[in-house]
Amino acid sequence: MANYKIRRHTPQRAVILEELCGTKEHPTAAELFALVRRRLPRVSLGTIYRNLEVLHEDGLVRKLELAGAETRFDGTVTPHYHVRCRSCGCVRDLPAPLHDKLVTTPLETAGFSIEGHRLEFYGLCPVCRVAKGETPDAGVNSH
Amino acid sequence: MANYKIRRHTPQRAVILEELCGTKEHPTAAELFALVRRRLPRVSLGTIYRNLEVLHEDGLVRKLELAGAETRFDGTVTPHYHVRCRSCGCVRDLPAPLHDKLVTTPLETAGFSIEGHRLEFYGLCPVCRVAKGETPDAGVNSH
DNA sequence: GTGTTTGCAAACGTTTTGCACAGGT
DNA sequence: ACCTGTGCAAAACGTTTGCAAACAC
Repeated sequence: MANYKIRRHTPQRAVILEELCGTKEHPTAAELFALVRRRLPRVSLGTIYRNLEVLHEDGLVRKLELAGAETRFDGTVTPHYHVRCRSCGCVRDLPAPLHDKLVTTPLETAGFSIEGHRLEFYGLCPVCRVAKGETPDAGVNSH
Repeated sequence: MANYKIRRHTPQRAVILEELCGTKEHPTAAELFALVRRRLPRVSLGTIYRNLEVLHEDGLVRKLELAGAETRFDGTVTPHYHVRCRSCGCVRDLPAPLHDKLVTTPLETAGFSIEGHRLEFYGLCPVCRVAKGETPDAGVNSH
């Protein structure tokens, strides 16, 4: 609402979005920097950050501010949750259906108006499970 | 399991824990530093960080790594969720009951073993609601 | 031509670390 | 006496910003 901003078309911005949409890895700004640099060797890290911010403002990119880690970025903006591996730090999409508002809105709000929530899961990714000798079974609450 | 560590009793550690348990404000390390300094003027910020880490390891302190903000600390270790104000950044406890495992464990886990989740709410705190002219009504999803 | 965007480098805020010394046990 | 914990300062880390030049429109 009431926020039209002129955006110029720059190769930097285009390549950043292309690279982000071309991976499922939820890269950090630094990882994206490395990817983009292969195609635009003179790009700077500041440009990556500035464009990610712009793309996020325009709703083309999702920002994943996960607990206790660098911000990661997601080219898929449709709502879904994430799992993070506590061992290697990788982040994956969860294909499971979202929990609806009834479930994720607290009954008591301490006087706040609740606008939304962030839900994030953590555990061990398939690779780290094997590395730690866990049986790759059903995968839910195996401890 | 197999992790006994000798902890010495120091006034710094004691005061840090006392101050943290004596407030409901979920202070940052810097805020705690200011509080502790009033009683121990020569304490250093590094000591605050080191002790918060130790206290967290020992299960006496909870670390709140909220999305896109500095880490805050909570002297209450019993499980509960938090709300953060998107305007002033303050953090409050939610007295509402926790959602149980059924609700917060995804059906599909992408091969991960899920060990837990983090759920955090955001919105406007009572003070900021008034400042923005919101009617202080029931308080749920008022937009 | 105008105003956005870039590359570069410096600054920033939070957290961690190296080190010699103090102090708990 | 041992070795953890402290204060101090510097470094590390991810991110933001100031600036002049480059470029899109």
